[in-house]
Order: sequence, then structure tokens, then C-alpha cells
Amino acid sequence: MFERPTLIREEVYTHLRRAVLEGQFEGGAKLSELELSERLEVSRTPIREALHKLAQEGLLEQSANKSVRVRRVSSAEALETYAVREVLDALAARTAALEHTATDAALLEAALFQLEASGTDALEQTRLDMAFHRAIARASHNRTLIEGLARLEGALALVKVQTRTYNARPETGPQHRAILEAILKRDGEQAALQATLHVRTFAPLVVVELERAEKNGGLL
Amino acid sequence: MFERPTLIREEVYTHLRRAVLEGQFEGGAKLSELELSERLEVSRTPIREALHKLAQEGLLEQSANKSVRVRRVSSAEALETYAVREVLDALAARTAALEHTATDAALLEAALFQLEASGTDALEQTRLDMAFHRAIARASHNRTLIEGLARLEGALALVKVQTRTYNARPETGPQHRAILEAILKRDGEQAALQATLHVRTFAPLVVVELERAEKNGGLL
DNA sequence: CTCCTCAAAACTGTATACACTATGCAACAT
DNA sequence: ATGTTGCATAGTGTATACAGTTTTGAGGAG
Repeated sequence: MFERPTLIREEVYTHLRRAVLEGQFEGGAKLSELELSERLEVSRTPIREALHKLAQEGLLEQSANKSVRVRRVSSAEALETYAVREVLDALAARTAALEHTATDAALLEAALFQLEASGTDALEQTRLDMAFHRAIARASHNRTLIEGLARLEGALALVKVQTRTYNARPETGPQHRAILEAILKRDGEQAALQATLHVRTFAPLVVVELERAEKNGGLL
Repeated sequence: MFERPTLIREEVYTHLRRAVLEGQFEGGAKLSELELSERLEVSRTPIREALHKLAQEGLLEQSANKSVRVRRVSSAEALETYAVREVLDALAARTAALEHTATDAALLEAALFQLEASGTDALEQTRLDMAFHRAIARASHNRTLIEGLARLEGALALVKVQTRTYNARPETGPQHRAILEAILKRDGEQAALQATLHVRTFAPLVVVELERAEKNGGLL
């Protein structure tokens, strides 16, 4: 009754997205349609469609008649992405402060609680950090904004995995708390300000790591 | 030597995108793969890939095992999109002010000149207005930002064509000039401010038109 | 040893065939 | 008249075949 038709292309898409964001392919690695279709035991058609979707999402790059490749993100591009994320995160926080429902508030509290209670595993922290920020975006109830941020998140996750950079910095803890409290008080300006400061704190750190990784004979 | 392989899917994509943004299909209209493949005299494969691309771009919407449809954008969604555009346009103007080259400056001047010299044709004005804003985005040299704004532009163009709204307001002229001058003076804050004011001026006007159109028995 | 040529292998782009799902309509039961 | 069942039709999802392009690497010239 409530089963979804389980489209193969969706499963392939999910599988490949996870694989790319977990760093199972090196930056610039070729993803051959034929090879993937043999490994996943489906025809090329759903593979192609999944690859195209990932390419449009910015995780892969394709040029005519050539294999798609895992996109390589330079430190310069990462900086640009953070510049965009800064203003979108600020907008999300401001809008969430003004528009959030009681349910949103509960979800935000829960997300931050989980993040603060997380252990020392960097991957786990990164995952929960992303979840917290996603919860803020959702609380804005602005679909365009939610999708835009999700897009940026993908690109940034790609950078992080390629450089093995996980930004678990001590100063981010209080900042998260400050953002949440401003949102709960419905103080839009304060929420936007705190969100901006948050991005400005860790974006340079990530970029520095990135530049270091680039000098060390290429990514990964 | 400099010929491009002219991929069919790209031609189909360009063709359909133009058709949708010119309003050749009503909002919610079904686009059948088979019918399109017969009309354009190509197989379903490139049609499918073009449709998927447009769907991911937000111009069409697809659900499993059903025909893709031209997306219908509500006034509420348009408002949300303008909220995002406001901050991205501001960022683009600020960054353009700080980063633009001499070439960028010349292109910006040319774009505004063309816009100011344009006649009374609403479609032409809309096209040149979009070109001016795109020139600002390009002058920021931030690829993420440029792509993000292009995406929003598509969604907003869809709204405009579905409601037959063309926002050629007299007050936008001086605002464009103010944005450009701030950019040329490399005054980032002023450029961002003017860009924000610009969006805040016409976004409500468009949304009002939109709501009126929605009351008049649905879109179009 | 290096560089160039060129042909074969590998792969993408497109076309088409088949399977399965959704939709509409007609016949039937209530 | 209304609601329901079942079939016919249409359309999407996937597999596969074929054509054209890119890549690779072996062989030969310098």
C-alpha cells in the first residue's frame, strides 16, 4: 500500500552520492557508465540518469563524450562557496527566528542536543553539525532557501572529504547555542548576526586546511 | 576545429527551456516524452535527459511514472524566491564592487546603457534587465553565486510568464544607475544596500500582480 | 630514448524494444 | 443514478543494440 515503486535510478543516485561524499572515489576519478552498470548489476540507463543528476548537483562534472569525473574543488572555489553560504545561513537564521513553529523549535533543540552530546568521532560530528544547520533551514519554511543550502552543503562536503578536513573546532559549540537562542527568542537580527559570525569563524580555518592539502602534492 | 559536437539533448534542452520560459505551455501542462520525440523527430532518450535537467532546474516537476509537468509557482513561493534573491543580489553587488576588472566595468556600463536605451517593449526590457543583473553576477567572479542567481532567475521568469507580469517600473531606472555607480566606485556596502533596496522595491509589486492573477481563476 | 602515427579498444550518445504502471472509460452491480 | 470492477490505452522505467567519438598503446621514425 505505502510502498514506493523503488526506482532503480533513485537507488543508484543515493548509493553513488553516498559513495562520493564518503570519499570512496578520489577527486577527478572517472566514473564509467559501463563499469558501474556491471558492478551494480543494472543497465546503463538508470546509471546515466543518476550520474547526470549528480553532475547537475555539482558533485560530478561532465563534458561531451567523456566520462563524468568526481569534481575537484579548489580552495578558491570553497571560499566562494562559503561567501554564498554566509548570506544564506544568515537569511535562514533570520527567517527561522521569525517563522518557526513549536515543532521546529523542538526539532532545533533536539538537533543541537545531539550535536553537543556527540563523541569525538569527526565524521559523526560533521553529520550532526550538518543536521543542525539543515534544521535551521527547514524552520525558515522557505523552499528555495532550503534547496539552495542543501546544494552548497553537498559541494562543501565534497571539499571536506577530499581534504580529509573535519572542522570540529571548540569555538563552534557556543556559537551554535547562540544561534539557537536567538531563533527561539524570535530575534531575527541577532540570529542572522550569530549565523554570520559562525560561518566567518570556521570558513577560513577550512580554507587554510585546504590550501595546505593542495600544496601537499594535490588533494587527497 | 572549434565546432561543438552539437549534442541532441542540449538542443532539446535549449529549445524546451525557451519554450517554457516564453509561455508556450500553460502552467501544469503535461509534457509527454513520446509526443515530444515525435514532434522534434528525435528518440525519447535525449528528450528524457533534457526533461530531467529542466526538472532539476525547477522549471518542470516530475513524479514517478507520471509525465513531467510545467511547474506552477504560487505567489508565496515567488515571495520566498525574492527573499533569497535579495541577499544574493546584495552579495553579488558587494563582491562585484570589490572584485570587478576593467572589462567587467565596461560590460556593466554597456548593459545598463542598452537597458536605458530600450524602448517600451516589455519583453525586451525584461531581457535587458536580466542581462544587467547577470553582468553584475559575472563581475563578482564567484561561480557559486553566478549559478545560484541563474537558477533563481529561471524560476522567476517562469512566474512572470505565467502571470503575464512584466515589471517595467519607472523607479527601477535610477536604482540601476545607483547600483552601477556604487560598484564602479568600489563601494561594496553602498552597492549591497542599493541592490537590496532595488529588490525590495519591485518584489512586492510582482507579488501583488501574482496574487491578482491567482484570484482571476488561476494562472495564465 | 622520445615523439609521432594510427588502429583497436573502450566508452558515450542515440535509437529502439519490452515490461510495468497509471489513467480513462465502459460495462456491471448496487 | 451512483459506485465499482476490469479491460484497453497510453506513457514511463529499464534494457539493449548500434553509431560515432575519445582514449590508449603498440609500432615505427627520428
